[in-house]
Amino acid sequence: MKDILEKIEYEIALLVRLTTAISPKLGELDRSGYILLSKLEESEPVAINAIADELRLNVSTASRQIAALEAKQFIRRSPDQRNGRTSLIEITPRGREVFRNVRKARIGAYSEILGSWPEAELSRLEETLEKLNHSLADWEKK
Amino acid sequence: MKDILEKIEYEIALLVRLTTAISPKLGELDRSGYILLSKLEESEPVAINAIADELRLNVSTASRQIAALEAKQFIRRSPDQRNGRTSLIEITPRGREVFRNVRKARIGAYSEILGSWPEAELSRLEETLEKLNHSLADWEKK
DNA sequence: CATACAAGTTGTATAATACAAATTGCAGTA
DNA sequence: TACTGCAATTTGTATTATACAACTTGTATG
Repeated sequence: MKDILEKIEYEIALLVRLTTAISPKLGELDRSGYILLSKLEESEPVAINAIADELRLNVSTASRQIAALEAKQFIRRSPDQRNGRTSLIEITPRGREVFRNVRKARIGAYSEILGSWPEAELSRLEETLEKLNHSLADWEKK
Repeated sequence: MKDILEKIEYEIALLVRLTTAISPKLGELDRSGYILLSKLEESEPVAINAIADELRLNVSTASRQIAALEAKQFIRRSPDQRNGRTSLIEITPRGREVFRNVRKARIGAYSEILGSWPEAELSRLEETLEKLNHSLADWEKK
């Protein structure tokens, strides 16, 4: 059991390294912007606060990343009526377009990487990763 | 099928983010040094070259990381008889000790994170991650 | 309304990384 | 054997991702 965890721990560290090695090829978006947009793409306008929380980012980091995306006009802010300190962040059509293009490219890469996997294995991978992320997210909230 | 890949792609991006958020807690070793030592811990003395290759690091990056580990005396170099340009990198006893302590802490974290998983699921996770890493490593060699 | 708390921004620092140029050694060929 | 090109590494420089601490401004409550 200890051995399994040891192996998992190692494989995760390695996975992070290997995926980092391939992800620079993101084109107009950098890695941090990409994950942010992928959250924003599916959500209602939200406060920076909430974004930082979901991605376990320090608020200052989230603030800068959002500012960078705003400068490129991939997101925009609108004032939050209920709270003068907050603005609500929302992806722009341009942001959505760029995001989708990058995603398409990334999916293309993964379809090569995983090309030889039978579909059942892919499903397993998907489920397992999702579950792992949930466990990670829960833990960090502690 | 496209949908599965899309999901996988997203989950991997998220996984990278979430694990990055927890990994600063590495103590005496930083993230990059940790993965390097984990390779060296199990290998014969190797050239920087080979390390960079295995981890898909730019050689210059590997060179710096090795230099940092050397400064802390976690690795040492010995000349390669067959090649004057190369030295062979090897983990030191001190390096091994520090590595194992950090690893123990990390395994501890993962045992909390994955505490609720039945053992069968853990095995699945391990296998799946290993396979994914192999596919990634193969692809990048292209 | 005064004080404490919340949300966000900005100053500063660090880690991880890549690319390009420079150095030094090796190996094959004219 | 001297020359030329390739291999292995290091160092200069730049960029991205990130955190922590200090500051500003708004909100809410005793």
